Parts: sequence; C-alpha cells; structure tokens
Amino acid sequence: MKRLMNRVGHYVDFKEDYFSSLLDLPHRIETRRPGEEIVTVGQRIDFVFVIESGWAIRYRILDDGRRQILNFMLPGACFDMMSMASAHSDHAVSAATEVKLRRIKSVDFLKAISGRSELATAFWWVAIQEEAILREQIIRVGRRSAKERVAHLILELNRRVAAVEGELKDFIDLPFPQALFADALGLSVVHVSRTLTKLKAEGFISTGGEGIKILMREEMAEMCDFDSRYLHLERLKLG
Amino acid sequence: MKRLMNRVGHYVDFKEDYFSSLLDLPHRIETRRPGEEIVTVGQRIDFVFVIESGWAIRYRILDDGRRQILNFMLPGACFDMMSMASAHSDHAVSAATEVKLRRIKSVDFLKAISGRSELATAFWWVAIQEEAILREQIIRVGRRSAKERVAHLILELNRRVAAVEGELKDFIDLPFPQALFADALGLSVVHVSRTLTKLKAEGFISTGGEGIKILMREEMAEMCDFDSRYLHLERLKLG
DNA sequence: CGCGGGTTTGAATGAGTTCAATCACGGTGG
DNA sequence: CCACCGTGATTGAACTCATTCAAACCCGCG
Repeated sequence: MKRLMNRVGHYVDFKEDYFSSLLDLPHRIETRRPGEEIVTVGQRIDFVFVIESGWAIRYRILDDGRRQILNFMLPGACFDMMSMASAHSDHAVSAATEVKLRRIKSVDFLKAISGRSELATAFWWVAIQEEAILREQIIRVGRRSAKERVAHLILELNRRVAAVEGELKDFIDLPFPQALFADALGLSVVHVSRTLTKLKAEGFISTGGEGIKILMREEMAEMCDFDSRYLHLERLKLG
Repeated sequence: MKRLMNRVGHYVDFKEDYFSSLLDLPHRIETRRPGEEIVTVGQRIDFVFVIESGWAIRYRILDDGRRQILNFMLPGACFDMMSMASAHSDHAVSAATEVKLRRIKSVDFLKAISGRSELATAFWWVAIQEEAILREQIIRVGRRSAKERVAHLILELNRRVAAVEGELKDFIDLPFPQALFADALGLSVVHVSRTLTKLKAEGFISTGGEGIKILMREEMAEMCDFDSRYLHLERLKLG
C-alpha cells in the first residue's frame, strides 16, 4: 500500500489521511506463487486489487497457445478500477513472481474515493497513465524493430519502477524469465536472447544477477525513440 | 449525435431527454477533409469531440516516418473524455475521410454528465469498451499472423459499425486507402494487398466499390479467432 | 553428481518487406 | 471524345528480420 501511495501521491498534494481511509477498507491479503492466476478469463470483476509486492502480468492466451502479455503490473499497481461490477474479464492476470495482493470489493473502493475528490482525481490520473501505457505498447509491437522493442520496454519498466520507489536507478530487477519479455513484445524467446546479447555488445546495457544495468541511458533512449512523457510522471522530480 | 445516442443507448435504458442535455451543450461543429488533423501531438486537451459523420484515426508518427494507428474512430465516437484538462496529447488524431465533428468544452461535458448518473454510467461503459479495443489491438499486432490480423480487424470494424447503425450487415464501407489498414496492423501496404487477395481467393470476403463483403462470417471468425465479446455489445441483439 | 529450468548459439526456414514495374480507374484538359 | 495524369492497388523478385528446431551450455539444487 505504501507503494500505491508513492505512485498516486505524485498526482495530488500528499496527505497521509487521504489514504488511511483506503487502508481501513475491508480487504483480504492474498499471495500467489509465480505462474498462479489472479484473475481468470470470463471471471466477473467486482474486486479491485492492489499489488503490495511482486510483479504480475495481464495477458491473453490464444487457442494454439500463443500468449500476448498486455502489460506488466508492478508493486503499487491497482486494478481493475475501471471495470466495476457486471463486466466479465476478457483476459487473465497472473503472478510473474511471488506476489502479495490486497483484494477490496469494488463497491467499497468506489464509495471510499467518491467522497474525496482529491483521491478520485489521483486515481483518474492513474487510469489515464494506464491507458497511455497500453497505447505505447501498441506502437512498440506494431512498428518497432526487435532491438527497439526490447530497449524501449526496459526503459519503460525502469521508469515505472522509479515512480514507485521514488528514485531512478540504473539497475532494474527483472526476477522472471525472458519468455515474459518475448510474450510482451511479440517475439520469440530465442530472438529476445539474441537481441539482449546485441544490446550488450553495443554497450547499452549489461546483465548480471536477475536484472539489467542501463549503461547509456541517453543513447539508448535516442536509439529506441523512448520519450518518458507518455508515462505522465511530470510531477515526479526524476530528472 | 444520433449515432452517439445509438451507441451509448445500448448501455442504459434509453430516454430521449438524457441526451437533450448533451445536445444543448455549447459546442462548435467543425469539418475536416481527409488527412487533416483534429488533435495534434502535444496539444492541451480540454475539449471532448464527438464524431457526427466520417472516420477518424488516432495514431503516432515515429521520427523516421513510420506510423502506427492506435484505433479507428467511427461515427458516434466520443473522445477524449478521459484526458480532461491539463494533459497533453501524446498522439495525434486526424480525419480518414471527410469528417464532421462536434467540439464541446470538457468542463461543460463533465458538468452535464456528472449530474445524471445514468449518463455517467453509459459513458463509463464507452470508456471500458474503448480500452478493450486497445487491448485487442495489442494482441492483434503482437501475436497474430498477417492473415489473422486483416480478417480480425475487418470483423471488428464490421461489428462496431453495426453498434452505431443498429444492424449487422455483411458489407462494410471502407472509404479510405489500404495504407490505413497497413499502419493499423503493423504491416506494409503491399502485404495487406497480398493478404486481402488471399482472403478473397479462399472465399472469406469479396471486394467491390469501396468496401468489403463478408461471405463466410463464421468460418472467418473461427479462422482468425475473433470473439466479439470484448466489444461489450451484449445489450445489442445482433445475434 | 546429475537433473531441470532457463539461456545461448547455430543452421535452415519462412513470413513479411522493399523496390520496382504494371495495372486500374476516375478526373482533367485539349 | 480521348489522351494524359495521378493516386492507389497489384504483382514479381530479391532480400531481411525474425522464427523454428536442435544442440550445447550454465547454474542452482537435491
């Protein structure tokens, strides 16, 4: 919840008690192991989830097993606020890593924010940002080369982690297999591996442990046409 | 405006006077010729647009000229409700055909729907549907073959036109060049042409005039894995 | 030590692109 | 009325980027 506050706090003048009402909401804390489902296709959506820790993915599986990841969801992510009751999910959500999440009834959540216009505005901004991320994903898989795609996604995730942690680092933890990158970018695992190797050879990044170090942020952003403005983090002072 | 009513009317029990308040809102009617811009990149968004007639596209141009169309917007489309004041557009909107549009100040629009919860709910549904269309677009360009992409988009547009016109036809008017299809699907114009030829040869569709006739809807939907449920038209009785 | 998940590498294949030429068609001017 | 454009659609041939398949590799773990 602290991370959600970090994130949402960028959009409103932060006051602790705005959030206390959210914290006090009736809820359940659940955990999922890597690969376990959180929301299944066709499920009725009457809960809002908040990711307390860990990474999740939103995706769809086609009949023959192809998988497209729509978006990565990291700590502080908050879904599905939009859908509300009486909609059925047309895609699934599952855990990429070990995940801890808070489950709140949609009605309770909506009641809590509807009274407080600052909070409502903040979550409105989160929804706008979410949609911008989806649009950027379309551009990425639709019109960018493999090299650009991989670099662009790395930079996006790096920024989004920064928005949650409050500081922009040159290292991103990616505690999940490259297959997730492949399915997010519409590439094969093999080609993701080759592309990462090339990015390393060209000095943009280096890998070590379960993450990636960004060595030449400027040049890399230039190369893959990454412009962080779409993430709407302007209130953040990350340089 | 009639088309917007058609569309939105699926989600609430239709009452003429819900909409009269929208019709009476201060507005300007504008027209754009094919190719002319409606919203430019970086522009501050404090207007809601309603397409009265014609087709528009939402897209982004990359530095080297590559273009990715994010979504087609057809008569009855209503944007950008989400963004509200103080956001800058990270993509452009322009006319695909001759377009007539209604421009309403965001504040006026929001005031008008905020009082009437049925209207607010209806536009909420429109926003949900819009987002589902974006997600489907990601899956289309990310994990489908050229043949599947083209077929899938044809079926989607067909359904969306039906939602506006109130009846599902086997013929779709597509009064714009194939280049738009290409840029929407992340393909080259040449390959779109080849793919359409193949779809014709296999008996799925036929072309004539400025449109496409769907000859084997079932088989085609099966082939490209099209499931109209994501469009959230359930209240529509289109079979 | 040996197993297993995940990554890397190589070689062959394939889907889609690019470039260039041709075609089809509607509009315009002589 | 017809020749001439210009835009967009189609076709062919060469090429490229990414996929597929298969083997090797790496490393943490029982």
